[in-house]
Parts: sequence; structure tokens; C-alpha cells
Amino acid sequence: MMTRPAIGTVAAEARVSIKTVSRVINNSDRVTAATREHVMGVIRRLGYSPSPNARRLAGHRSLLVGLPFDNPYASYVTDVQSGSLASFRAANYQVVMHACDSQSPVLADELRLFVHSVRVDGVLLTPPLSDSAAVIEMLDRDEIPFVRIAPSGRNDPTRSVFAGDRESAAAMTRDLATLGHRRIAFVIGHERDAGTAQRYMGYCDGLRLSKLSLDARWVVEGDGSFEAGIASGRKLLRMRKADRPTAIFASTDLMAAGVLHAAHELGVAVPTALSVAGFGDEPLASQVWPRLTTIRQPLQGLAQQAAAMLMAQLRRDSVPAPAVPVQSSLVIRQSTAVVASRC
Amino acid sequence: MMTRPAIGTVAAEARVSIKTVSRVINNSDRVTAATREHVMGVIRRLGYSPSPNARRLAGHRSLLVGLPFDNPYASYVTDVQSGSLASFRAANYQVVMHACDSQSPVLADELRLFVHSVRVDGVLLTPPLSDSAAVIEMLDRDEIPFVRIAPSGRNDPTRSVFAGDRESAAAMTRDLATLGHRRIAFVIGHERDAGTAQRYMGYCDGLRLSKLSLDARWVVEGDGSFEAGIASGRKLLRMRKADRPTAIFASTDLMAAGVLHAAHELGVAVPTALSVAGFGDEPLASQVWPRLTTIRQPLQGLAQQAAAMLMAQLRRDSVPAPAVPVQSSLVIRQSTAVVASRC
DNA sequence: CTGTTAGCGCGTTCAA
DNA sequence: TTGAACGCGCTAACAG
Repeated sequence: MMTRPAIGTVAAEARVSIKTVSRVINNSDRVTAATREHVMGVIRRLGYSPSPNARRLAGHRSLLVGLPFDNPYASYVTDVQSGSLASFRAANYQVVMHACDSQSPVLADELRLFVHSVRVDGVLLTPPLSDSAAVIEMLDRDEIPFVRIAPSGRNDPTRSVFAGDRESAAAMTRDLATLGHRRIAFVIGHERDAGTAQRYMGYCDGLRLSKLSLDARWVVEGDGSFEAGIASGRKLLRMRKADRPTAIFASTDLMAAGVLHAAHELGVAVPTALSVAGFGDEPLASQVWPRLTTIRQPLQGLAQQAAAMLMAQLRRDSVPAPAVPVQSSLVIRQSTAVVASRC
Repeated sequence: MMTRPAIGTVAAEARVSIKTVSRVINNSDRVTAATREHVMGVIRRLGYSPSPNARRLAGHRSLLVGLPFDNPYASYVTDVQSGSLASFRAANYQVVMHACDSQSPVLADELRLFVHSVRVDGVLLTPPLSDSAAVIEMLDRDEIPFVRIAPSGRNDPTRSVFAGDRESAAAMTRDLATLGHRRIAFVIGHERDAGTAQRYMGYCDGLRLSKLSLDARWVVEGDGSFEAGIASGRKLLRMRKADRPTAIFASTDLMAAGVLHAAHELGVAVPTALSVAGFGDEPLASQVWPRLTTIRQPLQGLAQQAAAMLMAQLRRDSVPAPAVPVQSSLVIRQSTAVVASRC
């Protein structure tokens, strides 16, 4: 088992200085095309690849980015992960996951410990972490670069990527109205969850655009979970017939699945007697019966955008520019239909 | 912003050599309790923590372990991740995820590239990767330490952790028989998926123990996916009444959810007219209607065990010892019940 | 555009 | 049990 060649070996073989080889492998433009070609040839011939460990030490960086998460949807986490992985890896960065509890009063301290012990060079913030003032403040104070995925506030645009939740929630609401629904209920998610506020506003927009009035009876509070969906569904479906909504729009797929559960329980047929819509298009959405009409969030695209922004920050080259919101789209499946009964 | 203290600062402050400080932070026993105490005091006072980057370079290791995965269940991946994270981190190791395609003909080469470019010190192999001969061979040849999670073969016990799939599948089958089911169908998973063979054998065991005979009509091949579950469900439920199974045991939760879908589609009531059981107890299992009876795999425990084994290998201290299989358990929910109709 | 000279912060060989 | 000096493989000034 022969030892792998180091940068010195390449330099000697190519009859150039170590620094030149360094410039070549770092894509510096202060090298003539000819020498670059030549050095690259030697590199290939020797099968050389630079030692990340040495680069870390000499470059004063870990080549690691942190991805803390507290998200009940496994698919959300894996989507962000796989969406960002490619961009990071292309820049020789690796992602380090970190499970945490966003409810914890010492969240920021706990994250600070993580960031400093692992010495990550930057951090990707997913909801609900992307909205934690304490975390943002801590990172800023410690000068750790970060990018926020789908925060609820629209300030800080050069360090955030957005998904246009409000617009798509409005579109879904209008779509339900178009199907003839006039009593469209909405199940709010957890206040800490990023999209929540935007989605609710979108629902209100949609009602207004459809000439329907907002009615507090049809707005219930959930917390994004499946169980909350069940509870909300029961509450809405047990209203007396004249008041009972003909459509329920839940601001997460998980809650929509819970609403379906409640409907089955109470013998309410979907979509015949009730339309149900979710948000997110997680795998679950197409694995329940009937398959959920929902909103597809281009999460992987969002994550990719976020990763690119973070890498740009770490390179300090390009000027920070706000990202364009990635567009979501409606996915119409079997859980929604035109209203059956007369009004 | 003051620069963080290095090992030299600590040594000077404690009036000992750098090497002594090094021994203290590495828990070497060649240090008297008194000096250790003293040095630890200085370390705490200065808020010193060793630079991972320097340790990486000097120690010829990356302090990184690879976790390649190709698994359709997001929750499986996140479970393994969170189960192993603590053990790894306690040893100052970080986990680097790597998405890959287990079907690819160049899987081993692709993984080899990953392992060498990231320079991971070890690898955790999840199903179906834990069964790939090509991958195992590659890692052995390149002398990369690894641990396999739930491989189908029982050889290589000092580098594997097991879940006892066979026993729990048998238990589930017997449980269904106890409920009075005599026509118990089984949906096989993907051959490449680790548990598959074991689970099928467990089904056969269970039948035998319940004095029921294996009948090829009631054994259908799926591939572990939701769609395969639908197809299998349709096939089984469209048999003529006398032959139709009264219980369907699918070897993954995803397929069981597909079977439920087929049942709803065909108007077969669950669990009244049909019992359905899954395997894995993923979140999905309790989010479908009705909630699935299934087998809970202590995945996090398995992953933790695997992580500990890998760290032991990397330390080269303890002698490699086989792990004790982690026990699974039946989770009885609403999708199974006693047979309703006469035989 | 290229080369020379110092480190980066720790582990490890020896000797004491 | 402790210490001194060297080296890990590369990047970063600066000089040419």
C-alpha cells in the first residue's frame, strides 16, 4: 500500500513550485493556461488529490457547514440535505447535521456549543430555526455566516431564500372556491413554524379574491402535527350541517392527513362530502387515502439556492444579492372535488 | 474578538510541556492525577478546546465517518442518523451523509471516490448497502473500517448489528393466526433490501408454528414501495372469495399502506373484512387510516450500537466482539382484528 | 505570472 | 512520568 503523493511530489515532478500547484488546484487565475495544463497532467498521472486536512489547518477553516434541525417531517430534513449536498460538495464542503430542540430555552447556547466545538464555517437554518431571533443574534455576534431557509420575515433578503407560501396558499384557496366551495375552513400551523403566518395570509387573500368573507368559525389552530389535524377535523366536522365547512385546507400535509383521519372516523366521505387540501407535498400526501391535493414546495431547489448563497458568503467574492423566490405549484389529487350538496 | 488559546498557551500557563497537555486532552493514562487536575484547571480557566483541524492533520485522520444511503424511507435515514450521532460526537467524530444509487453498476467505484475524496475514517453501511458484496470488498481492499447495519447474512458478526427480523415476522404471523386467520398472505419486499429474506423466513416460521401450510398463491412479490403495495393488494383482493386472504402481512409499512389503499379502492373494510400488518413502524404507520399494526424496529438503538462498534474499531483498543441483536416488538393498532366471516 | 519563507496547532518520535 | 524538536500537507504573505 503506497502512500499517496503530496503537493511537493507534484511540484517536483512538474518542475514548478509548490505554490503554483496550489494555485492550480485552487483555480486561481494567476496561472498561465500552459502551466495549468501541464500541472493538471502531472496531477492526473500521479493520481494526486489535495489533503482536506491540510487545507483545513492551513486555511483556517473546517470545510464543514452545520445543518441544525428540529423538524418533525423526516422528508423535509432529507430534502434539504440532498438538495444542498451537491452544491456544498462541489466546493469541497461537507454537511454536518445536528438535531436540536427549538423549544428549548437554551437553544442558542446549545447551538453555539455545537458551532464552536465542530468549528463549522457556516450554518444553514431551516424552519423553525430560521426564525429564532436568539439564534440569529448569536450567529451574528460570533460572526458565523449563515443562510435562512424560508423565514417568515422578509427582511434580511441577502441571507434568506423564500418559497412564496402566501401566493400558493391563496391559489389553493381560490381553486377551492372555483370548485364551488363557500365554506372553506383553514387549519393554522404552529406559530413558530416559518410558513405558518404566510400561509394564513394567503388563505385570507384567496378568500378576498374569491369574494368570500373570512369567518372565525372556520379558522382553527393546530400545531402542524397529525394529532392536531385530527382534533381540528373533529371540531370542524361536528358542527351542525348548515355551518359545517365543505372544504378544509390544512397548512401542513401532516394535519391534512389528520383531517382525513377524522373524516373517516366520522363517516364523512372525501371528496364527495368534503374536500381536503394540504401543504408541502411530502411523500405522505400521496400515501394516504384518498391521495391529497396539496402544494408542492420545491424544497430541494430552495436548499440548493441556500447552499449556493452560503458558499458565496464563505468565498466573499460576489456581492450578496437577494435570491428570487422559488415557485411552488398546486398538485391536484383525489381529496378535492366540486361541492356535491346544494350550498 | 480575541483569538482562541492554543495548546502552547495552556502549556505555558500550566508550566508543563505541550505534550503533557496533549496527553491530558487525549485521556492518556501516562499522567499523574495531580498534573492532570492542574492542567484541566488551566484548560477550563482559559476556555481552551483543541483544534479539530490540527488534530486531523497531525493525527492523520479526518474525524469524519461516512454514512452513504439509498433508502426510500426518509425516516429510516434520519433515525440512523440521530441514533448514531451522539456516539460519534462523543468521540469527536462527525457524520457525513452521502446519497447514492444502490442499483448502479458503478456503486462501489462511486463510493470509493466519496471515501477517498472526503477521507472518511470509517463507514456505516445501511441496507441495502450493507449487503453489497462489491462495496464490502472495496472497503476491505482499501482498508476502510466499517460496520454493517442489518445485513442479511449472519457471517461477519463482529462488524454487523442485527435486528431479529425473522423472529418478529414469525411473531406477527402467529399473532394473526391466533386471531383466527387461516389465509394469511405475505408481500415480499425488494430482494436487495436487507430484512427481506429474514422477514419472509419469519413468515414461513410463523405459519409452521401455527400449523398452517405455506401456499404460493398468497405470497406475492413487491419491491418495498407504496405502489408495489397497491398492486399486491389489488391482486390478492381480486381473488375469488373462497381464496381471498383474510389477512395481509406486508414486509414494509410502505407496502402495507399501499395494501390499505387497494382495500379502500375495492371497498374492502379494514379490519372488519381484512386485517393488514406492516413492518417498521415508521411515522406513516400511524398516519394512515386505519392505523397500522406493525413491528417496531429499534432503529436508533441499532444505529447507536453500530456507531459504538465503529468507534471501537477506530480506536483499535478493545477486541472486536459481536453485538447482541436488538429486539423488535409488535405494535398492535387498528388494522388487524379477529376474522369476521366464517372461515 | 511565479517562487521563497513561514507558519497553522497538534501528535509523535525520541531522549531524559 | 515528562519534555524538545520535528513534521503533517497545505495556504498566505511577500518578494521577484
